[in-house]
Amino acid sequence: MISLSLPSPASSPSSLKPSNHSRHKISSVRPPENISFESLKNRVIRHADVGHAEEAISTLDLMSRANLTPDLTTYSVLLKSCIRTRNFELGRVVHSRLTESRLELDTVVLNSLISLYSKCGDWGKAEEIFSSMDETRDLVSWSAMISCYAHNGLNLEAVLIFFEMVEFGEWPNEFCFSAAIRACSNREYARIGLVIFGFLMKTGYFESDVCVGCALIDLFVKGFGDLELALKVFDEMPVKNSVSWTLMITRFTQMGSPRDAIGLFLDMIIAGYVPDRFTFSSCLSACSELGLLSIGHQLHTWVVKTGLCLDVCVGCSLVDMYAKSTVDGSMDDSRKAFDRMSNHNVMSWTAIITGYVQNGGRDNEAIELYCRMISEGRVKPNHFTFAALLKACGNLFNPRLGEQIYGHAVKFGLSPVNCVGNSLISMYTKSDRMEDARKAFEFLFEKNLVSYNTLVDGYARNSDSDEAFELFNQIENSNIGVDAFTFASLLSGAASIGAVGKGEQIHARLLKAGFESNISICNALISMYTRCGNIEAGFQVFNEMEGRNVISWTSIITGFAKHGFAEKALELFNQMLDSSIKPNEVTYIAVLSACSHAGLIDEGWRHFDSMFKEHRIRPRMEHYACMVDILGRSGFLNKAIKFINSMPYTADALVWRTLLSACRIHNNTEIGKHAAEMILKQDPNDPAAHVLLSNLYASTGQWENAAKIRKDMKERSLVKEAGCSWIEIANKVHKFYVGDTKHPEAKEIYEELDELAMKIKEMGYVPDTNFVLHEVEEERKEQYLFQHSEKIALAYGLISTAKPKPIRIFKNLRVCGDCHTAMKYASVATGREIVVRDSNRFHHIKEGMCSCKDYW
DNA sequence: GTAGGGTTAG
Repeated sequence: MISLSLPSPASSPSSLKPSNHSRHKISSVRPPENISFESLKNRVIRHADVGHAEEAISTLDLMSRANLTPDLTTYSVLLKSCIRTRNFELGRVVHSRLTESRLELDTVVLNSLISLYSKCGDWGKAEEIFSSMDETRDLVSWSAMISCYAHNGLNLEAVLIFFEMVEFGEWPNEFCFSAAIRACSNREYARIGLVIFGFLMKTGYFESDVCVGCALIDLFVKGFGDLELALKVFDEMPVKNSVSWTLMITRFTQMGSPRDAIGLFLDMIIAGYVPDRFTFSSCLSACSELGLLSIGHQLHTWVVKTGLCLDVCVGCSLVDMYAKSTVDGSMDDSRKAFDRMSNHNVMSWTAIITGYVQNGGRDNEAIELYCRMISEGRVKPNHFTFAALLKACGNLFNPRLGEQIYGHAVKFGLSPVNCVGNSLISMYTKSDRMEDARKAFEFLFEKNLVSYNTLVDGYARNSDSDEAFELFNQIENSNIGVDAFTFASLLSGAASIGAVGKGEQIHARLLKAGFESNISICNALISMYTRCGNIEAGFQVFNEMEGRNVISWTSIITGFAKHGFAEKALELFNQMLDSSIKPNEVTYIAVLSACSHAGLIDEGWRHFDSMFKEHRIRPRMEHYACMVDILGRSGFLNKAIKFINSMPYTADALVWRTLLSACRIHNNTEIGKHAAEMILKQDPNDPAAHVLLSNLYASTGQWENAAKIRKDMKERSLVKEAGCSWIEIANKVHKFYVGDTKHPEAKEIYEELDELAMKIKEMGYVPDTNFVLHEVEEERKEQYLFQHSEKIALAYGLISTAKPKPIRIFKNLRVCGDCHTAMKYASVATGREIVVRDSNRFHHIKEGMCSCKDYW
């Protein structure tokens, strides 16, 4: 973890601050007598053209000192150059010099000024100049102003001034049309866009002007989401150029048709148009989207040949493509592409930072790069940068670092930007800091659907379904609207606490809202039903789906694996391969855990070997842990140790914890002790290791050692996650802790429990006091056993539900061995089916048998 | 003097 000393953005080099050109020293050197007005004027222009702002201004001042007063043309040319080179700071200086010069500004200069302020985002200033013009404004002034509004997101203003102009008696030209249509290229104003489209068709501009065609393409894509119509416009455009081709390619990629985008690119090349930096950039994004690194490589070679790889825009796409690729080592290729770029802007920095964050577990490197970016001080971060950084802090479970970074966002004035605030909320929810998340939510400048969804997801993730639903009701009653994300979050919330009733309610509501064919939602439904214990319903959703992706398959395979139907899980895995769906890392975790739950050692090895050989998926720590589990559960503890020592990386706590659990099942204190020591070496405060080790000693009767560990835990003030079980009755979740008497029906519950104890003892049940983890007398031990939370939940289930409904119990930790035995007897004694979901898997207990075959 | 194409939080 990084102990952060973030460079302070305030102490960064002055280039981050707006520099004040009026402070620049005026050269005290007098110009030689013989230098002419023309040569100085040309020098100003030359400096401006190559972006030497300070020199241009110095020369301008030199002219004044030599009594060669610059004329309006000098200013005008300089201004245009500033706009062309996007040197807005210099443009502002030129404007102030113009004002000081008391020259009378003509329409051309004023139009340039409107354009200058439009482009640097100062639309108020542009508006001011436009208003001051009155009779002198011409068609260019109007179109500059329309486009200024459109460019700055003031769509309504753009539309209004367009019609105002028409009313004023001006006939719009192609510039006005394309700007006005651009202002309508969104869901809100799309219909007005159609009106303008109708007007446009009375002119000849659609046929003659490429820009107008491009604006129309975007009207249909962004305004109506209709790629087909956009393509029709494109096809009917009599004049095309590289920009219009590139626009179409880009929109296809963005609208989720990267394959068509690549096809269009080939058409473009065949038609003889020359691709430029934007074209390559877009095609590289399409490859990234498709996961087609082979074409990406070819494009990479091409841009290297043309020299375009040095361009920031192309470089960004290369960085992004390699970062998003799942091919081994491609993140390093991404970094190489970044390092090779000749200069960087916010986008390239953000692309590489985002790459490290999204490409699994390199969040620290993302933070380090940000530090470098800030200390170099040439480029200012933007809201995208902060969104990525806050996500990194969330992944690192380091909200304190996130707060420091958020402090930077505040200093850069980016804290009111929606996605920065939303990222902050998300970061807090990942570290279970729901109160801080709520505060950040309330503090938001503007709450949008993402803000709500993030918080809903946070509550759901933290098993607070009441808050999640409360918020959901708020969303439903507002005009924010719900989307697939909202439903998916709620479903995963219901899944995590096993609230199938709530899950069914959401299912009904999403059907009503028309989300039933959304693939992500269906995947969430599969996962909700299977995690809530209803594997049949999950399988039904899976079977009824139209298009299934790798997540759908993985969800159902995981479902069957967790329910102990290993054969079915593996059968589905084979079906998945047959339907040419490529498995991913998660799929293999499901497959290997299926083998583990069913004790299929050979099959496990076979899949473990084939994941890299056949699918180029390098086993992660989790996969090694699955193999350790397979070996350990089957009692091959020495083989498991050997396997751990042969791993290509140092085993982490997860692997050792897996081995430790196996040692507990097979009562092997020697290896267990070693495993626990290895865990504590890496994480001395790991409460789970302490507990497991103490349990191990307790279960083999080494009470002294067990007590020592407990004492050590107390001294370190480690808190073990309290064991608890819950059950959903009539859409309400009832939660029980050990010996819990807080429930309003506690009396009835304990009476039922006593009766059940008697019944099953008569049937031959013998309490297994090895599972009592305190050193007390035998008789007390039995009492303790009957206060376990899962037994209390079972008793409550028995008195509040009737046959033939199965009783579904959920437990946050693994189910206790004695409870497991007791439940098998209870299933016979009561004739009820009992389903228990523990932290690891499902147990379907029926007629005295459990689906786990007592192997878990 | 006015117009078009690339990163996006859950």
